[in-house]
Amino acid sequence: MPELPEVEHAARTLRAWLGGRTIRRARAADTRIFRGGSPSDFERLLPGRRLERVDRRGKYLLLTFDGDLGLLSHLGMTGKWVRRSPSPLTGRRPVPLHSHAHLVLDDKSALHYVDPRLFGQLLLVRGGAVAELPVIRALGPDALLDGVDTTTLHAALSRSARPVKVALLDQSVLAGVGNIYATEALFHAGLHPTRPSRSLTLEETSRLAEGIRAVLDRALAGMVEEEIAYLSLGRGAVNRFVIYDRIGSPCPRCGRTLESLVIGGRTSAFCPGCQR
DNA sequence: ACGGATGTTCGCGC
DNA sequence: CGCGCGAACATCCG
Repeated sequence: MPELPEVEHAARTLRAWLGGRTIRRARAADTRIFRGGSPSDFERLLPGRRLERVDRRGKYLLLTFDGDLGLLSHLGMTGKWVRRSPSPLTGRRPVPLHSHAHLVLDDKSALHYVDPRLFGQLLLVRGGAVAELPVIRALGPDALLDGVDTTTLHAALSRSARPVKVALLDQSVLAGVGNIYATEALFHAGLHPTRPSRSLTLEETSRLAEGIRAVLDRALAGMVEEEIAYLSLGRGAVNRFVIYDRIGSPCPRCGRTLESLVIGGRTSAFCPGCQR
């Protein structure tokens, strides 16, 4: 479920793994992940390159290498980047299940793009900034980099009568929010997910903006904490969600049973007492 | 045992 | 043009 916080975390991890490294080898299977490009370009153009920067825009990862080469990476629903280092005993690097492409670096590590459902995307961009691609230009303000501005959000929401939940998932309105954090933010703001987006007052939009900031910040902090807990204690993930994934349980605020609705084809949890 | 739900984006049809 | 729906695919759950 990679939404903004998970993709931001992936960007930071890739920076640490790739920073200052040179790519020795690149391999890719012919899958639909390369839609709009080809796996042979991936294998041919990446070796010898050094990473210049990793950026994130909404849910997209933008990698820039020397020599004017870029790589756009979208994780879809189930994509992730994982690192494999050679075993000190055998010198072999285990290949993770569902790895569809990988880069071997000059420190002998391999970075695998793993994606069981193949909903993600990898696209090489030659001779131009990845950030100038139409899919990136079409994104609205990034919820973390640009912040969530009440006036801007109110203007974007006022352009349509769609349910506010659907509008929040529209990446041209605000980039980075997905089903989980939209659900959480609406609960935080006390707004019913079916409310026509243009019916929100400035005051309600302000609460929503605050809700989005709060749930994204909390998720990001939670991931850092979890990583520390995992590394030092070997502890796994915990459920960080207040509403999402708790349908049928009592609302943590008012105690009423949390309900769900399908809005825009997506399951949406909400509290019938707290969200109006 | 199998139908239904799952995160995201895109394209089609109304 | 805006909106809604289904497709892309694998896995998990009841």
